[in-house]
Amino acid sequence: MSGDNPKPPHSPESDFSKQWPSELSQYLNFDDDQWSYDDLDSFVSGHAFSHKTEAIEVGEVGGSSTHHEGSSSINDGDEHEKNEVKDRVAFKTKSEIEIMDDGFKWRKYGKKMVKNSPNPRNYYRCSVEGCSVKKVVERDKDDPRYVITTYVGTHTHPSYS
DNA sequence: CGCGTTTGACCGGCGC
DNA sequence: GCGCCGGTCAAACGCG
Repeated sequence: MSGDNPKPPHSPESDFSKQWPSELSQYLNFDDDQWSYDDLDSFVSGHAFSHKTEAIEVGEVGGSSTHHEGSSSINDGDEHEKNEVKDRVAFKTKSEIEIMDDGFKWRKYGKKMVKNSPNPRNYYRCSVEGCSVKKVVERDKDDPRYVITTYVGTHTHPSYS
């Protein structure tokens, strides 16, 4: 099949990404019919449930001013650029389950309950050595039937069947 | 037997 | 200075 193209949601390019501010509410709602279900098909392959993924959000690149804007007082001549290069991509998926196989193996490394949400937040990490990609999954507090999956980082290991 | 999963505790940062 | 929040790691257990 076409060459196993797991095609993770984290595209190498963040075209629209650099345009978005660094807020955690930039979930774009695409239409259910305009999304490429081809890729999703691989996801669903093996899972019998109706889930629609239509939301993309990207954070900043190597920026630490994402916490709260406001005082980004840049002291003259004192610019510390941290090149962590962490791509942040958030997907809002309509599904009852939050764990879907996107073609990679994930190992849960923590569960936390955020105060702003009655639902717990799940932290996942790539099981592949050398791959420091992280994934955060949380249920929407406004729409429990929706799940927000945030991918942080980029995979460095070859495609895994 | 291996590892994936689970819960708790711990730490750091920042706010007040 | 202390409190709060979020995030990560560690140990243990269960399951495959």
